[in-house]
Amino acid sequence: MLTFALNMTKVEFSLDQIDYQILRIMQANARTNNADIARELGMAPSAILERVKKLEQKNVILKYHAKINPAALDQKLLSFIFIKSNDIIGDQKVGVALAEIPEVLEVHDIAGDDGYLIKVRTSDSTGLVDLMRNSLGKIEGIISTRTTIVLQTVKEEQELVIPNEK
Amino acid sequence: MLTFALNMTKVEFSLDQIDYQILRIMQANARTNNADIARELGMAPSAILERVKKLEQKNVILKYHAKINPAALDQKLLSFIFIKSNDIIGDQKVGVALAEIPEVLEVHDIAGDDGYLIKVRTSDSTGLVDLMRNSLGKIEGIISTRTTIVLQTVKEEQELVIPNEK
DNA sequence: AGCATTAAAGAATAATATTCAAAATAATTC
DNA sequence: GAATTATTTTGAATATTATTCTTTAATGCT
Repeated sequence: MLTFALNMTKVEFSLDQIDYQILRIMQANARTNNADIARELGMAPSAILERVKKLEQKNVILKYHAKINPAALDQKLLSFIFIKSNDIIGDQKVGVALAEIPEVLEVHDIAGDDGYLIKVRTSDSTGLVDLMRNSLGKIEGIISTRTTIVLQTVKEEQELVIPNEK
Repeated sequence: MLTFALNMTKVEFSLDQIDYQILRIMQANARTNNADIARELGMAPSAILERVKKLEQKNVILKYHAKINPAALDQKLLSFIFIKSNDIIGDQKVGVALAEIPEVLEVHDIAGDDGYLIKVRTSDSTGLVDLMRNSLGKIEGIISTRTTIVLQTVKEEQELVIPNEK
């Protein structure tokens, strides 16, 4: 039994091999239906349903997401920006403000630099400049920024490595 | 009508407001069923099904993914690593090799530095060191690395900004 | 071993997915 | 701008799946 803290909420769980298999299937295709999972695992659909519900309740499965082609929505420019802030340790004013910007997909508090690394998607470089001027520019406590433009993405997934049958 | 290139494959599409609404719903919860979407949009389920299929075929929807709590799989350490390589322009040997490592979730070819920015999840710092030694260490063409450890993640999503009703 | 708890199976019902022909819309052509 | 063609949507019928609930099996605990 493992115990850990997530966003102020205590969460408990213990996962077995069947759970791992379910997670593996769902991670690969979140629209796989219960009946198919049940068939694949040789179990009753009702049993799978139970387990999936539990995985959701236990915050093991956090959400189901449709990955959309950024180009289809004209968001072709991906950038990473290092942001140096004057946030005090423990505080996260700048981080929270950054997280509120829709184009900012990720905000990570990083070690060493009193700063954040953020991931941003905009239509193009103009959109990026606008964002930096209009959104970042309005946040109090940002000392400096360093922008890294992505030329091409070779891989972009969130599939976690799921432990193998031991 | 927009045309763009994706992974060597030409893709064409034109999205209307209904498509945007479907994408909005699916992005928020990829398990929303056709019937519900149909009800929400006041259309027949069969019509929604048609559109979703088309969005998949047109590579607008790339995949359906279950987001799993990294802590539940004991992958609590997130890091970003800058990798300087001797890849020639256009070539991507190092990038492709990096992409083959399961713990490497993202590989971005970045401007300016002849290098890549990768995103890595491991259980802990030991796992990270192992990965650098065993996986990165075996890749030909890596000149140097600079690792950034994430202390805390404030936001981590992939929800794209979907254009509003005009 | 016996009691308690949890998970799985199985059957029955409700709901959804999917298919397809017909009607409606939109787009194109002359 | 009327006619034609192509594309979408609807609506109904059928196949599949989701969901609930009871029974049975498995597991854990003292």
